[in-house]
Amino acid sequence: MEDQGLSLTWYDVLIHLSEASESRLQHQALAGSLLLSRSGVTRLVDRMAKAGLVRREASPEDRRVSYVVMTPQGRDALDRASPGHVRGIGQHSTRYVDSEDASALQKFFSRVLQGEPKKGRQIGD
Amino acid sequence: MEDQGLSLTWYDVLIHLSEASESRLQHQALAGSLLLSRSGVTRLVDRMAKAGLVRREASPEDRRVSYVVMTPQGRDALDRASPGHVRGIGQHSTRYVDSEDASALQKFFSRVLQGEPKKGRQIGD
DNA sequence: TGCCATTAGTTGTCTTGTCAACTATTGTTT
DNA sequence: AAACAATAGTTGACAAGACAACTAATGGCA
Repeated sequence: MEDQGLSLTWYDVLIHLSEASESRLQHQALAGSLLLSRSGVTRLVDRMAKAGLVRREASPEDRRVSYVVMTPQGRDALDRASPGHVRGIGQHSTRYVDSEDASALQKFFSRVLQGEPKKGRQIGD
Repeated sequence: MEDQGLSLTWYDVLIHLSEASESRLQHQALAGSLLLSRSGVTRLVDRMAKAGLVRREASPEDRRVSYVVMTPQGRDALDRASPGHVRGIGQHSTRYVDSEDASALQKFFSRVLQGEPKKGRQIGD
């Protein structure tokens, strides 16, 4: 589960950073993506910065915000962890899913994530 | 979410106790149902006992085991919380689910819970 | 019978997260 | 411009759980 000493949360942070433009994100954005509170992100970034995977960078425009930037070591860690991670997903998660399940789940979760309720009568009504 | 000061976890404990014969369960059984570690259960029961919702009871047959028993106050708390809880589920969870989703999810999760992998080729293969 | 492995529960220590209160900065209104 | 509200992030105090090491009791077996 935790290849190369990278917890799932840390992996998630690095993935989000790698997908962000210039490999950097505001705390706020991270909090949103990771479903964490602002203080949770502060502490998470503290730990990852201490481990050297990430670095804080002040914003020149707004001196309240500080960006989280992936360091080269962070990039390395992500690259090293990815194969094992993907393999893990293949071995464990998909053991219980077939394509039919997958599309049903995908349909369901994307609706939940988008906060887009169904119209009309629902189960609980 | 937390009616009558009853967290979801506490509610869950009370539900399991109410479904158990004689309203009592071993720590071990609770740990299994709640997906908690043994120490987690110890502490959870500590807190609930302190709140008066639950009580420990030594087993006469095996002096290692201690049962967790629902107190009358625990029963009251459960009765008071249930309507709001069920209403909450109706209002929130089902807002995103229709019957088709529900059966797909049910099918999927029951397979996962039973640890019954699919036969043959899977997505990750 | 005596020893050893197993099992139930507890405890110390640590991790990770929350909330509320705080500081610093920025935006808005009059 | 001055005052007030809103926003970004940090911090203190706390909650809840995990893991490993521990105690006590039980069961199996030579």
